Amino acid sequence: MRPSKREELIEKSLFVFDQNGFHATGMDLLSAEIGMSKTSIYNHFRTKEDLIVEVLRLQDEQFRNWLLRRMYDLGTANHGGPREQLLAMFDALDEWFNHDNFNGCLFLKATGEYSDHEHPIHRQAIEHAEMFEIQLLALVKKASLRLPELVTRQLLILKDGAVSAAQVGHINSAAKDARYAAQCLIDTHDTSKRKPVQTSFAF
Amino acid sequence: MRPSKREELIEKSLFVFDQNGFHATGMDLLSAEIGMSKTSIYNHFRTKEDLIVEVLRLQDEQFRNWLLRRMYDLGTANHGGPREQLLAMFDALDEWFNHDNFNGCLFLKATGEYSDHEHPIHRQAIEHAEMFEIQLLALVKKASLRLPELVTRQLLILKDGAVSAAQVGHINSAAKDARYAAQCLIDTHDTSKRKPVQTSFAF
DNA sequence: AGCAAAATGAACAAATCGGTTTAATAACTC
DNA sequence: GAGTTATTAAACCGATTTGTTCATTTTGCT
Repeated sequence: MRPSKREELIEKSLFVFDQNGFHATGMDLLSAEIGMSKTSIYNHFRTKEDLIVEVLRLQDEQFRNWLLRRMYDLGTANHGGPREQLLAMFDALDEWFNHDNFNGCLFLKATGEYSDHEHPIHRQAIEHAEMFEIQLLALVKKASLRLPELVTRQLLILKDGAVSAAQVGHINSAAKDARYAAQCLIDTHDTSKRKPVQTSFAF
Repeated sequence: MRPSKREELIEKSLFVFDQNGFHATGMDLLSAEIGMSKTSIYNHFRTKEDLIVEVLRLQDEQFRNWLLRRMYDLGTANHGGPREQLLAMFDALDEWFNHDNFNGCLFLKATGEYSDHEHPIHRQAIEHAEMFEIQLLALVKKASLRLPELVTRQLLILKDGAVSAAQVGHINSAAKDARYAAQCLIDTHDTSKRKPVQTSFAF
């Protein structure tokens, strides 16, 4: 059929939900905001929750595509390798944080508003986190770091923490602060360098 | 007057809002959940938002008190100093994460649901973050670390990131992962140790 | 016991919620 | 250009939203 209208609906809904929150955004407001009749919306989606799930699916795809692409572009600029790409994640985040429409992580907000772990919206958010972890782990392994799973989870913590800090704390050195921390972690686990800080752990 | 009833109302509301979210919790449900008539609730608070602000104020006080106290108790157990107290933050977080009622950070959820930066609820969440940063900075300074402001912000990022990871990612090594990362950061900024960061290739 | 304050349940109001219906219009296909 | 399909605005539905009113009961104080 014609995917453009439906895709446009999801895309615009993504923006409104991101700015206003899920429960706080009524379907009448949404309809007015995205310039599409409520009848049409409900012609494309059975329920509001179905729409939200699709919104999260789109955001999952868009966000991972954007971030990984940006990591690659920024990281390989000066003949950088996997290590530079990992660090470039925080440069990309910095761009995001300083964007006008930055309003925190949509997935985190989704789990906050739909706290039931079995709720489709909640599960969609978890799925996003899992898929990004897989992709990040692949890059960490390319960087030849010790304990790649641990480092991956730590980098994810730094990323999520930076997002939270940027959302709640007006001041924004969050991305840079996280970058320094990541540098420290990566150096510590670099196999081409000496210095394992302390006794290893089994993971 | 008699503070116990009002305090009890705030305390129970805190639990319900934490589990259900703010917009998703109607006043009728709240009334039923905390076992107090709606009339009485509105006798104590003019609006729902006023109640939420007070809930966040209580959570601010309770959370900071609990975390700092727990950091002190756990950190000074084996004759530990400020450094051990800082690391103990993540042990305390681990306890929190594994608690039955853990449902993420209430302040983050508040900023997510009330995204207007000037909204009293949003401001209350920001205020909490600022106050905890001040207290953590004091402890970091006692630990005699280089660049104490930076390290403080980085520890906060690790904390918030661990909370996010524990909320969205079911699996919970978040607190431990963040602890190792913090250890790495603290060691790197320890004035009593040599700096192992850059090209220290000494075998 | 007696009095005043506090708490209650239930009904009520006005607005909004998610979602449906309908009749008319716009747009694409053959 | 005819016919199908998609889209529209607006009215409508019952349930729920925040918040109020009021008459009754419970409570705390002396």
